[in-house]
Amino acid sequence: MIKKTRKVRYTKFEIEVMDVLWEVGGSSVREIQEHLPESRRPAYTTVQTIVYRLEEKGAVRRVRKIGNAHIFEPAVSRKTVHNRVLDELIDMFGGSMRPLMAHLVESGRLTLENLREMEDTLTRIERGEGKEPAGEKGKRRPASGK
Amino acid sequence: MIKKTRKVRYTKFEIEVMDVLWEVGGSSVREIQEHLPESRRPAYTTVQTIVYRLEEKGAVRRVRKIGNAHIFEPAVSRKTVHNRVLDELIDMFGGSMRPLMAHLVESGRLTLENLREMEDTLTRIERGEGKEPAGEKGKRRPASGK
DNA sequence: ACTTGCCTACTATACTTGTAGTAGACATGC
DNA sequence: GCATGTCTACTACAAGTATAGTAGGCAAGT
Repeated sequence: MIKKTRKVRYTKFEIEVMDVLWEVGGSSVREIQEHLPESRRPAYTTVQTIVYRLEEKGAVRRVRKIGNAHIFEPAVSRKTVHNRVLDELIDMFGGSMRPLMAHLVESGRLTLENLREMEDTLTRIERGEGKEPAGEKGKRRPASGK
Repeated sequence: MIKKTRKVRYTKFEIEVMDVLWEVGGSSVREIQEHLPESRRPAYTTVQTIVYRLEEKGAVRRVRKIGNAHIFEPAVSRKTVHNRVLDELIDMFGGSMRPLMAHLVESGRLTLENLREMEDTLTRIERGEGKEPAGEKGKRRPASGK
């Protein structure tokens, strides 16, 4: 089963809109607009246009209506979108992770702490403990696990 | 001295052209075109247009002429450009490195080896040894190191 | 001096993105 | 049932990007 992901690109603004949907869940255009930070809140119809375009790109879908307003829902996961934009970036860095990583380190964006922390996480995952059970932190899965 | 970096954006194609200039150094449009991989070699005038646009963006400059052909040279470093595109990406990931890093780890793009390697590099840099003297790999700086 | 061919500068077109206006449909309060 | 206001669907437009064509200049060979 090949995922027919015809190279859709996402812009910053589109992702901001998706962020609202990922956080809040199904929303009307009005709700989306109201969830955008005041500092960055375009006209209602501007948001509408972006939502429509996201729909064309297959990133959101209309799930139902409330009154005469459509309710939109994400049709792709945040992870999928992040993967897409990351792929674009990696391309710009020569096509592989290495130059990107090198740049991150050299530019001082990655500190030793960052690295150690990630290493921890990874080690834990590889040990089969899966990643932190998002949500209540500190919550350790009771060993009883089926 | 504030760097007047008025938010210039770079596209993949523009970076490909810059890559040629960073590698090869001053080149004419023709030379740039010929250095692009055959698989991705647009018409001469297409390359020319991109170079002109890069010039407007202040990323390249004409340094001299050979015959009636202009020779272009990078006016910004690869690092600067990489920083710019990375900033854009980080924005899309919510504005900080953390979500980006988390994604890299979770998506399996960053392996333990990658991390350890980077950690090594960083440790060395912090120890004041500067970064790997790029070039012959495997070449270990003789322990004599001052 | 002429021809030939490459190069420049400009123009063109189609698509994407950010931004928003408008006309008409439709629900809701009275 | 009518007025009011919201929402949709469509249209518009400027900037940016990918792509390339064209006219005329200039240099090099003959």
